[in-house]
Amino acid sequence: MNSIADPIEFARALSDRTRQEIMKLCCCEWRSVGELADELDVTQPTVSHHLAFLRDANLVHIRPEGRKTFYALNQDAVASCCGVLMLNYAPDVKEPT
Amino acid sequence: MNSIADPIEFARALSDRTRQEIMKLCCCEWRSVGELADELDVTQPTVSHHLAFLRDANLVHIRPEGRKTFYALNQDAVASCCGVLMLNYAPDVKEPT
DNA sequence: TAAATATATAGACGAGCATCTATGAATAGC
DNA sequence: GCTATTCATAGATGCTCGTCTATATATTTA
Repeated sequence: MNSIADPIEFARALSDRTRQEIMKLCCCEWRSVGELADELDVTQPTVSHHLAFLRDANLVHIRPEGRKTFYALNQDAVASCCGVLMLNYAPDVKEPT
Repeated sequence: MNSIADPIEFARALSDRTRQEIMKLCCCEWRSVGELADELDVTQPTVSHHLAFLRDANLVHIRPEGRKTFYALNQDAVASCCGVLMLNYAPDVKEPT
């Protein structure tokens, strides 16, 4: 169901501070675009731009509701991508980290 | 001993294809700069540039030996950073992934 | 239908970055 | 000591990207 985890696209999604802050804000609850913009000292179009990036990378869930659109982090995708990174770049490390 | 894992610097290090290829090549064995440049269709200065980036991010081990300098991936740092990402962005995911 | 609200999109601008060529610095071998 | 080899650094260039303002699109409400 999920697209195949691409380690480079995943890393690019995480390589910006604003995007990581967005991810943190919508990690465990649904957030509207306006809420995110309010808490993130950037404009609403900037937030929309980053959300589009995260959406293309399959890193957020989307739920339109009336005029608002709610986003929530796709934790499973994050876990999957981290798993790929571990397999690629930490194959000899024994759990736990 | 290790510097604190910064998720943004870690992601930026992984956000370039050439750097990920370098990481893969020196993941499990020591590689000289020249070896990496030969296998990576980029010039030697470009490889040195990326290795400097990875070194600043504490993602590679270094071993000068005569005229050559060997690099090996710091798998522990990768695992540590992935652990931070999992804690931040996949706190509700149950193992195994 | 008109107005207000919420989000997405388009275009512009400046900073950062990946790459190259040229060159400097360090080491090994003759 | 001189030459060849290996790597790092400096500077230039073109492209990508993060952010903004302005505007379009969609939805709710009066």
